[in-house]
Amino acid sequence: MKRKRSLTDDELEQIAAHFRLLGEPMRLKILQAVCQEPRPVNDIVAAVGATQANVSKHLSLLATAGILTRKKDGQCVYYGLKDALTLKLCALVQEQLAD
Amino acid sequence: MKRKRSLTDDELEQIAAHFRLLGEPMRLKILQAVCQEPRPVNDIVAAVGATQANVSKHLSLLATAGILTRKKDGQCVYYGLKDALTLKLCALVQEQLAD
DNA sequence: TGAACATATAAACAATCGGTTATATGTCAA
DNA sequence: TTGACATATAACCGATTGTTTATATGTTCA
Repeated sequence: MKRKRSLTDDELEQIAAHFRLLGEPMRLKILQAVCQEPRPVNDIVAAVGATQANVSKHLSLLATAGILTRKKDGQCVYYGLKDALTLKLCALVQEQLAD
Repeated sequence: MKRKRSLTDDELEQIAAHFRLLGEPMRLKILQAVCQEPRPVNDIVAAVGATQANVSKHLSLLATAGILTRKKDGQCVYYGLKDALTLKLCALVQEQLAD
C-alpha cells in the first residue's frame, strides 16, 4: 500500500469545488440529459423542465469547470459530456446508496 | 453497451446530497485526517485546525450520511472511514484535475 | 432590414449552510 | 461529589448560491 502525501489546502478546495458542482440535482439532471450525445440548449431545457436562463447558467458553470464540452453550430449550441468520469462518479455513489 | 434507465428525481437528490457533503474543503480535510485509521475527535480537531464545535458538526453530518463510522470508547469517540469509496472518489477527481 | 429564434447575462431575492460563541451532556479521576 | 476533560448541541450571523424576471447578444430567414 503506497502511502500518499496529504493534499494541500488548494488541492482540497479544487476537489471540493468539483464535488460542489455535482451537488445539485438540477445539474445532475442536466448531465443525465446529455450523457448519450451532445444536445442543444433548447433540448436540454425541455428535458429537465427548468427555465432557459437557469439551464444556461448551469451549463455555463459545468462547461467552465471542464465537465461539459461546448460546440456552437449556427444558432444552436451543443453541450455534451467531456469524458466518462462524471458518469462513473455518479454510478459509484448511486451504487453505495443502494446498500 | 447497456442502456441505463434514467434516475428518478429522488435518486438524483440523494446522489446530489452525497456530493454536497464532499463539496466542502474542511470536510475533505477531516476525511483525510481519518483515512488511515479511526481517530478521536480531539485528534481530528488538532489535525485540521478548526473549532471543536465546527469539527463535531461536520463529523456528525458525515457519520449520519454513512460516510464515517462512529465508535465510542470511554469518553473518547472515534471516527473512521466507513469504506474506501470516498477516497476513491477523491482520487478520481484529483486525477482529472491534474490534466 | 426586420422579425423570429437560440442563447447568454444581469439584477434581485430567498434559502441554504459553514463558522462562531456559548452551553449542555456525559465520563473519568481524585 | 467535585472538578477536569471530551464531545455534542443550540442559537445566531454572514456569505454563498439556486432560481426567477427581464433584457441583451447573436443568428437565420423572409
